[in-house]
Order: sequence, then C-alpha cells, then structure tokens
Amino acid sequence: MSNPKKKQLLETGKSLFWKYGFKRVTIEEICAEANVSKMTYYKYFSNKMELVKAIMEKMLTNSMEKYKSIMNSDVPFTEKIEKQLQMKMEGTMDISSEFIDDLMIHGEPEMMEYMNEMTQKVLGIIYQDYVNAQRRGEIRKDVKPEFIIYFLNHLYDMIKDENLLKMYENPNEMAMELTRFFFYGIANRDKSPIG
Amino acid sequence: MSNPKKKQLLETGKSLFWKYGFKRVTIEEICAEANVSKMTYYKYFSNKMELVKAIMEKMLTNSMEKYKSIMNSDVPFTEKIEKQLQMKMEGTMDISSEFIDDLMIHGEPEMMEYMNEMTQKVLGIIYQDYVNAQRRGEIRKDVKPEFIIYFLNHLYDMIKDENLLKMYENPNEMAMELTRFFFYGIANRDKSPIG
DNA sequence: TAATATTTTACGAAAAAAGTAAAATAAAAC
DNA sequence: GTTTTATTTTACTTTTTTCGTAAAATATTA
Repeated sequence: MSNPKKKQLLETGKSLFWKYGFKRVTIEEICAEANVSKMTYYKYFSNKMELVKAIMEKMLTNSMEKYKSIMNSDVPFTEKIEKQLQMKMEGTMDISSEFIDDLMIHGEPEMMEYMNEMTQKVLGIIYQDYVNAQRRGEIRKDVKPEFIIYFLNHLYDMIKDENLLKMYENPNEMAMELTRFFFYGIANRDKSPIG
Repeated sequence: MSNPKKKQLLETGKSLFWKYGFKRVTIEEICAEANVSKMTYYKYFSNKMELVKAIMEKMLTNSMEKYKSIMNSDVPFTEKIEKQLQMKMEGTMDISSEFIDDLMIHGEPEMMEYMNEMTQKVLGIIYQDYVNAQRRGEIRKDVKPEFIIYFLNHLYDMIKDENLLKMYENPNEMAMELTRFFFYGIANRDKSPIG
C-alpha cells in the first residue's frame, strides 16, 4: 500500500468493523480514530460500503494467496484439505461474527451483490483446483465438476440459513462442519476413499 | 423482578450494552431483541438513559450486597480486602470496557451526574466501614477519615484520566492497581502495617 | 364479556450521519 | 522561497436514522 492515509483508514476501519460490525460504525468515527480528515476519506472512498469492500478485498487477497500456496505445494490432497480447514477457515479468514451479522442478516442488497461477485471469483479458482485434482486422481472421478460448483454455491446459501446457524456455537464452527462434509461426506474419515 | 417484559428489557439491554456500549445500541434494537414492543418499553423507561441507569442500579445493588457480606464476615481486615480485590473488581463489577468508554470518555452530563450520585452513595457506605475498621484498629489510626473520602473521590477522577488508562491493558487492571495502592501504599505487602 | 396489557401502524420532531464546497494550513517539489 | 500538491478545518445542506407519541388493532387475563 503506497498511501499512508489510505492505509490508516483501512486498518482502523477493519478494527472497528470487526468489533462492532459496520452498521454501528460511522465514517467520522473511523476518520477520528485514524487521524484522517473526512475530506481525505472521501478522496479514497466514496462511501462506507466502498471501505468495507476494500477491506474485504484485501482480506480475500491475502486469504487466496495462502490458499494457492497450499494448493500448489507438493503434498497429498487430503493433507491440503486438512491445512485449509485449520488455517483458512479460522485463521486468515477470521471474519468476526459482528461483521458476518451485518453482512448476512442485515443483508444490504448492494453488499450481497458484491459478496456474490467475490464468491463467484473465488469459486472459479477453486473449481479449477478441483478439476485438476480430479485429473490427477486425487478426488473421485465419478463426481461431476458441475456438482461441485452447485454444491459450493449451496454451501454459501446454507451459511445464511439461520436455522442451521443455531445448531453451532459460532459461524466458524458451522463452516468447518460444512467443509468437512463437503470433502469427506459422512463416511468415517480414516476409511475415506480419498488418499 | 415482577414483570417479565421489564426483566427481558433489562437483560437484553445489558447484553447489548456490554458488547457495544450504549451509544451504538438503539431502543428499537433492544425491543426487537427482547421481543417487546416499543410502546411497552416506554411504559417502563422514558428513554435510553433510564434503562442504562436501571441496569447500573441493579448491578450496583448486587455488587454492594456482596461487598457487605464480605465486610460483615468475621475475618481479618486484610483478608476482606483481598476478597474484594478479587471478587468485586473483576467479578461482579464486570463492566465492559465498551460500557466504560461510553460512560467516561463520551461523558454525557446527565450520566455523569448520575454516576456521581451513585458514587457518593457507595462512598458513604464504604466510609462507614473504614471508620469502623479504624475503631477496631484494623487500619492505621493516624489516617483521617476525611482523607479516605478525599482519596476515594480522586480515585474516581484518576479512572477517567486517559494518560493513566494507557498504562494498563484494560480499565480493570488499572482499578486493581489503584485499589491496591490505596490499601497497601507502595510498601512491600508482606510487611504491611495493616494486619 | 369486560377490563387490561401489549402490539401494530403510522406519524412528526429531533438528532445523527452523510456528503460537499471553499478557505486555511501544512508538506512537498521545484 | 515560491509554487504545487495534499490535507485539514469550517461551515453548511441533505439524507437517514432514531426518538417519542397517538390511536387503532390484537391478544391476555379476570
């Protein structure tokens, strides 16, 4: 990041959004905390959502970078999955529940659209990874790649399902469960057909 | 608490205030979360501050009850102090930092006044305890009771001092330090003149 | 059924936040 | 040291949110 003022805004924004969710945080509050004037804020971001997006984007970029480095490493597929479950879900992708609440439950239409774009983008990359994995015989050959995409899309819907969310202590736990299910099905993991 | 609706409001209010501080929480939000209509809210509390006060009062009552039960127990004075340091400061008196921030830094004049009233009330009780303790020889005889009050009042001011606050990880830690200092001075605790 | 409590709807008033323009300062580049 | 560029300050208008209330509808209890 070249600009120090912009960087300050991104960092302060993130820390405040993480604590309170972005609905409760005002632009002026961010500016005050970041020691940046409101005018300068509007120079870089035309409104609050743009800052949210920028923060998301940055986070996603970091996240994807780590994801790729795992996927490109030379270890068995299952091991890659393990690493991702541990790292990506709870580590790098550490979205606070306050943030998720604002994002999902209080779903601003503009934000939802942006989220979908992002998701599609990410899915595209993940999709290719799974196609490759399939070619190398790392996952079952009799699974249609289309089904993978379909299911991943539904995973996204499930995350928004409050009834499902209730079953877990926090969104993270739910995400872990869904991902585990996605890769291993309900079969005993030790006897998984993947290997 | 007789009324279930009122109770709901107090509980939901507390949990939301504790998380976000009362500035960020709206009355309608509390109502929605508590499954109480806005009209019913205004039946019991004429505005947001009244709810805050009620919550504070309840908390303070519980707190004072425990305080008294310790002070009336038949153990050495130092032991009482120890118990209070442990329990009252971090346990029962568990005011969240978000709440304190709203209370102190963004000091609403109305709220400050209320806090002062409360403090005076509490100080009165504590003062008597110290007078009694002094009579029984549990604390130094050459300390003026007036000084105790004076210092306790200043303790309150110190808590508001941002520069002092910065020195500690959280307000609780600072409060502990101040209280310890108040009772033991800077002398080595094992060789304390109190006993 | 009558009396009471609670919610819904709908609204106007007040307060807070968003967003903008122009002048004043500060920082950097020349 | 002057000019350019970036940032802040001030002071405002507009928009949005929140507050608080009234009256009618619904639910609860006696």
